[in-house]
Amino acid sequence: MSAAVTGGGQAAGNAGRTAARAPTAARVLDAAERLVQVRGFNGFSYADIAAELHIAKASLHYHFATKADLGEALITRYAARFFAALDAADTDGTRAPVKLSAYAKLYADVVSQQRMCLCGMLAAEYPTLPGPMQSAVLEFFDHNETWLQAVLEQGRSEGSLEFTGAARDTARMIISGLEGAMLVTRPYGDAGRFQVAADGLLATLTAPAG
Amino acid sequence: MSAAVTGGGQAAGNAGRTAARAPTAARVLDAAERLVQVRGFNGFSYADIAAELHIAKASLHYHFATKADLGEALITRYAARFFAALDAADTDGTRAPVKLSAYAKLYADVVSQQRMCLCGMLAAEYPTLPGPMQSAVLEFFDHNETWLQAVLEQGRSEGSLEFTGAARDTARMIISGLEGAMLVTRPYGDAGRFQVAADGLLATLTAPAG
DNA sequence: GTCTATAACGAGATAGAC
DNA sequence: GTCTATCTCGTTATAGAC
Repeated sequence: MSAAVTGGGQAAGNAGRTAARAPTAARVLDAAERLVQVRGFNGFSYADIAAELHIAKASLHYHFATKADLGEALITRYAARFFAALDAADTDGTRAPVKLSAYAKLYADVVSQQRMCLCGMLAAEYPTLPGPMQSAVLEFFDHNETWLQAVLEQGRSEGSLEFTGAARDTARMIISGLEGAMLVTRPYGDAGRFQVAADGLLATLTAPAG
Repeated sequence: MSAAVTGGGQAAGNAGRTAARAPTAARVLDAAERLVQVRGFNGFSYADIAAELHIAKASLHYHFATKADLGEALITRYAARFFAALDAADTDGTRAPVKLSAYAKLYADVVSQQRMCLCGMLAAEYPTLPGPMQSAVLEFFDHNETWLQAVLEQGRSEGSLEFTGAARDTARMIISGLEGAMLVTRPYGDAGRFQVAADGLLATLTAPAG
């Protein structure tokens, strides 16, 4: 499932195509996504994308009229890919701790590429973003929270997870913990740092009997 | 102690002075600090500071020749203030959970101003920063880790804290959890969200007997 | 769809007067 | 220390040919 989230021109429907042969709009999104995750929305320009794709800056505006439009499209595609991966992890009969591990793995895959979560990065830049991008970022986190809350309640019911207080609050702690671990560990360029933090976080929720 | 970290022209040695009467360099740092914490290092310009202070852009270059110089000075001052507050919390006889609460309060004060931690913000922008700023950011986190590690070991010794594994790893989890909670909750503009996450995080470390 | 050319603006930075 | 004026470059975006 990690490949689906990692993306980059190898989406499910386009398996086998190289990024160079993908439609231009998709290649623009791939390049822009990486740039935002590495440098931030305010840290890249159309010139960076044009150079990477060997096309003219003006051509980019044909596909995404404004940078705000491009930003919206980035979040939409990223969220769709992310939530598709969550759906895939929601197989009937899967126990909650396994789902949580799958969730953490989505983050770990991003870290392994030396990137930030797209929406974590945009959260840092939040006050500078166009309104539609702001709304889309909040939607992403809200959806994450809803999914995690359901998993936590399942885990509590089946006895596989133990935590104090509301599932919603614990869901928020998990999101914060994973996003924060990405944020703080990326400058060190050491994926192991993230993994220890993520494992430790989930360990505090796992019931003694597993 | 929170006032010492909040800063903004009311440093210990200048109590009573208004920001407007403070030396220009300090006022520049105050304005720039807020701008970085709200908008990011790549999200503000000398023009923003000049407008806020009602001085010419060129005057700023007299105090800080380049934006990179300004950035370095920002981290240096912020770290000094932050670590001074940690020292103040290190009174002999203070129990570890109290120290941890004081630590979390430093973060809560930043959140209450609708800002990000300066170095948390710079961590997001890390790949775009000048080398000296990158080093200073890492130093900030390393110092935090060292302080927390000592507190955690004290807590384990005196029986006031319980956690699994190395104190260093738990220290990293605390930093990640608090930074992540700031990152994710700030877009919601609800300080209560941060507080719940911070309290929940520290609760997982507190020994049943307190 | 992609290009060249250019507009219109803002960025960081410098020169030199006061 | 602060100012005005200016430089150079990068930014988003548009016009119009191909």
